[in-house]
This record gives sequence, C-alpha cells and structure tokens, in this order.
Amino acid sequence: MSKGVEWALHTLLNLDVVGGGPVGSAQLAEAHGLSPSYLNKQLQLLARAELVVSVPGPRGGFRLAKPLEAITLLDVVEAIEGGTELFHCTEIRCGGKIGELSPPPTGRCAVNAAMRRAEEAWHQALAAQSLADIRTELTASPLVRQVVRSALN
Amino acid sequence: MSKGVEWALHTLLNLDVVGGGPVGSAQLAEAHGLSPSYLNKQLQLLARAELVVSVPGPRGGFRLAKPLEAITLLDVVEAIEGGTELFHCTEIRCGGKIGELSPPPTGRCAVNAAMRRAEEAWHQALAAQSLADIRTELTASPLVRQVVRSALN
DNA sequence: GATCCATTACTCGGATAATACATGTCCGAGTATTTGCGG
DNA sequence: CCGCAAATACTCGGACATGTATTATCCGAGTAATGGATC
Repeated sequence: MSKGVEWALHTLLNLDVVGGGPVGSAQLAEAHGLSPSYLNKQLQLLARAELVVSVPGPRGGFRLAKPLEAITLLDVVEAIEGGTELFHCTEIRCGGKIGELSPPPTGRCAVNAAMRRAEEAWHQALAAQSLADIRTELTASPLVRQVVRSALN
Repeated sequence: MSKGVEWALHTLLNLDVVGGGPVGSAQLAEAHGLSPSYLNKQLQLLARAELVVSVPGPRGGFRLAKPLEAITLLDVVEAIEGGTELFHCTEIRCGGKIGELSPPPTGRCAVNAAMRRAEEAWHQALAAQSLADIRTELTASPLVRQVVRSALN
C-alpha cells in the first residue's frame, strides 16, 4: 500500500488544526520532513477527490473542503490509491487446459468472491472511521495543537 | 497485492481435486496457462509455510500437506506475501518541525491505530474462510472435478 | 530368476535478468500581491 | 492623496527521471526410476 496514504492522513489532520486559511504544500511537507513535490502530488489527488480545495497564487495553498466528520479513511485511501482493489482476479480459470476443456463459466469465480468478501470487511472498517475520530485520540492534549500551529507559522 | 495469491489459491484447489499423488509444477501451470517457473516459486513459498510438501525426483511434484479444511485464506496470503502489513507506519510524526518541537511520542500513532483496526477486520475475514468453503461453491458440479483431473493427466 | 549397481532422466531449488509501479524531482501556467505612475 | 496598470514573486499543476518490488526466466543439485550386469 502506498506511502502517500500516511502522508495524506497526517496532512489532512494538520490542515484541520490550522483552521481555514490555505497552507502551501512546502510548509505542510516541512512539518513532517517530507518531499514537498511529492506531497504536492498527493494533495492534487485529494483535490480531485474534493477532499481539499487548492488556492493558487501567493498566500495560496490547500485547505479542507469538508469538516473532518465528513471524511472517512476510505475516502482518503480511494483518493490516493485510485482503484482500491486489493485482489484483482485475472480469470485464470478461463486459460490453459482447464479453460479450454471447461464450458464458459457461468457465475463469478469462487476465489474472487471469497477475496471480495474479505475486502468488503476492510472497506466497511475504513468507512466506519472518520478523521474526526482520529483527531479525538490524537489531539487530545492542547499541546499538540499548539505545536502544529507554530510549525506551520 | 501480488498476483501469486490468485495462482496459489487455484493451484491448491486443483491439488485437492487430484488427490494425494504429487503433481509437477509444470502440469499445474499448464492447467491455467501460467508461467511454470514462476508458479514453482510460489509453490516453494507454500512449501515453506507447510501448506504443501515437495517431492523431488521423477514422478515428483507437490501435494497438499493438510486437508483444505485446515487452510484459511489468511494462511495463503501470508505464505505468498510474507508480511501482510497493508499500511506501514513510518512514524513521520517524529520527523520535520513537528517532530522536533514535540516531546517524544508516548502512545502509538493514532493514524496507525485506525488503519490497523481496518486491517484487523480484513485479517479476520480472511481467517474465517477456509479453502474447503471455496471448494464447496466452486466444485459443486462433478463436471469441474472431471475436467481438472483430465487436465492434470 | 533375483539382486545389486551404475546410469539416466526428471523434479525441485535457488540464483539471475526484465519489467511495471511507486517514489522523487523539476519546470511551466496562472494568480494575488506589490509597486510605480498618472490623475 | 487616490485609482489604475504593469511588473513581480509565489503558488499550484503536470510532465519528466530514479529506485524498488514484482514478474519472469534459467541452470544446477538431488533423487527415484530404469536398465543391465552379475550371482
């Protein structure tokens, strides 16, 4: 799984602490010692998913498009990873000797169905948690908020 | 997620249909039109995980080490993928300005904890399904078994 | 005819390339700010 | 002093290298079967 998901999650939480004003990707990257250009790429993915809005020009940057209560872990993962399909069925049952000897398959591949069930459980667990829940256990102490604000000027 | 998981699952199911006799990796690969050498690599991973046993020499090959009832989807995924960690926390909270200004973190990273919860749901769903369950819905008709047996000589 | 042994052919096993994807970097398009000029 | 316009600096946005993990391939080590020679 891509490392950008971790970057995106922490960055979204930081954006919430700061407040409404847009913050540049360079500052957001410096806050965690990340590659500015690459974080910018992830932020653009978040912008396409309408999780953040980009403000061009001087004093521009990114700000949250929704409150954290409206952003789930699944939203972020799908925004960064694109297709969330962990297990991709290539229908190997239709190839080789078995595929030639068998009639065209009628239902879905049983292997695929089983893996999809597990993946569905993952999706539900991701969708059940919002970033607001993480904020609750992360920034319980006011000290953390203060540090984040001072780190982002 | 690696493509080898799909190959391994189908191959294990085919090994069950055949019965006890060892089957060579070349035949198993030809059954689904796969790369023989690469499938062999996956089978070695399954052998290290004690899901199959390898028999060297002529008339050798691989056979199941356990009945399908004792093999879960999680066993196969862990055997092929090694570390099953979907989300790997790199502790970026300890780097950059925020890391420098903050005191050493006490508990676990809240972001990591949330992702772990979702991953745990995935693991449980994988562990809850055995290959015997898949066999039930896959080889319901005797025709399928017959095709597999004839494809593997 | 049975037994033993050397040969043989076939399989696994791991070391070795080719490829695709994630990671990281760079420069151009666009805009709000700033600055200088004219009224 | 106020309004306007041109220049400017700063930001996003996407196109371009690099590193790494997956995918694919090849050849050697080891073993059971096989064939022949011997008792």
